Amino acid sequence: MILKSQVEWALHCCAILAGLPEGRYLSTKALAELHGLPKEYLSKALQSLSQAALVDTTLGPSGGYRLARSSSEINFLDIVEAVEGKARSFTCTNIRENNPCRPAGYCDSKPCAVARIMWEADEAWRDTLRRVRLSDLVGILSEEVRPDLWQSTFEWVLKRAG
Amino acid sequence: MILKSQVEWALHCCAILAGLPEGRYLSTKALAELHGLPKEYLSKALQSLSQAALVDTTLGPSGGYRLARSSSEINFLDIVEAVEGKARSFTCTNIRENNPCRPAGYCDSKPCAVARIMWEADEAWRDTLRRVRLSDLVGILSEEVRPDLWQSTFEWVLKRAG
DNA sequence: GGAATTAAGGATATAGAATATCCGCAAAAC
DNA sequence: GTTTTGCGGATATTCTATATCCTTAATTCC
Repeated sequence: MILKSQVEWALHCCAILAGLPEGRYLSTKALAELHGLPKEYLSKALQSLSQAALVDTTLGPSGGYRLARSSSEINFLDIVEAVEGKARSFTCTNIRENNPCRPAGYCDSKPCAVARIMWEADEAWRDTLRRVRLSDLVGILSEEVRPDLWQSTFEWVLKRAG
Repeated sequence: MILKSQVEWALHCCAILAGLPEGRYLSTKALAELHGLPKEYLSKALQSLSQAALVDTTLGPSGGYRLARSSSEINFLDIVEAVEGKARSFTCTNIRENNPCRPAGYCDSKPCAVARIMWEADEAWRDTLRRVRLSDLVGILSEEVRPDLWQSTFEWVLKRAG
């Protein structure tokens, strides 16, 4: 059970977009260079963010991506689900129905108990991600990343933002 | 991010083994028939449980599997990790190191903040699973499964348990 | 208007993991 | 000694993640 690497990419890209000044865009090319990622493939992850309406896009030179709403109104689950999908990590195939002792026409009143427990854990995972806002990440980074790197990165981005 | 179907199989098999009388064993063949699963492949899942020391095995006719400890001393995480592995669902590839603005020899004091948050969610998932004991599942099933099916299944198992 | 740049989406290729089967071995039961 | 069992290795198949390429339409700038 491993998340796609695109999830990591999307989270880092959103953290960068969160630092963009109002109304400016950053291109796939710039985001790929900044993170050392394959441009074409990263583009797919960004398209997922776009389809989930987490980012706005614009075409042409000086085009690219920006957040569709403020970084305090976007949480980790939004981003993770945009890339990874909303399907639960545990899928119940109802193997209890294969029990040879089952009377014909036996009808279960509830979903399988095993599945319900696994889904509960899945919800706990989602709850944790839902509670962390993108702005929280930016806050942590701004404290932890050494000021010189923080600032030079910001300048690097601004130079390329349309 | 999808768990292997073997996780579902292992959980259901453990629930059955939990109902086995002291000192008796149930074979892969019986467990596969009961759940309508491919015997050879289910065997791999049971081997994982055995390697994790969750079950004891014995060879020969009347051989098979039984729980290595009581069902109240085995939790869901034990079983899930035995089959799925203990690796975290989010793997950090440290793409922050690819930042072209990084001074040579820059050294991070902590793991990436993105990873730490993702790992926190992973821990919440594991915590939930850790809190559910196998005996809890058996308790739920004994209340929910219709008594006639519950009993006939129990008899079916006993007839095949060595 | 024309050239360059961009996101979007479709088609395709590659790598690796999940799923599944088969075989030979050693231990235990009878 | 025969049968049954778990175990491990080898192999095949299917599916997903990863990755690249190409076309199209929108936008910017000259």
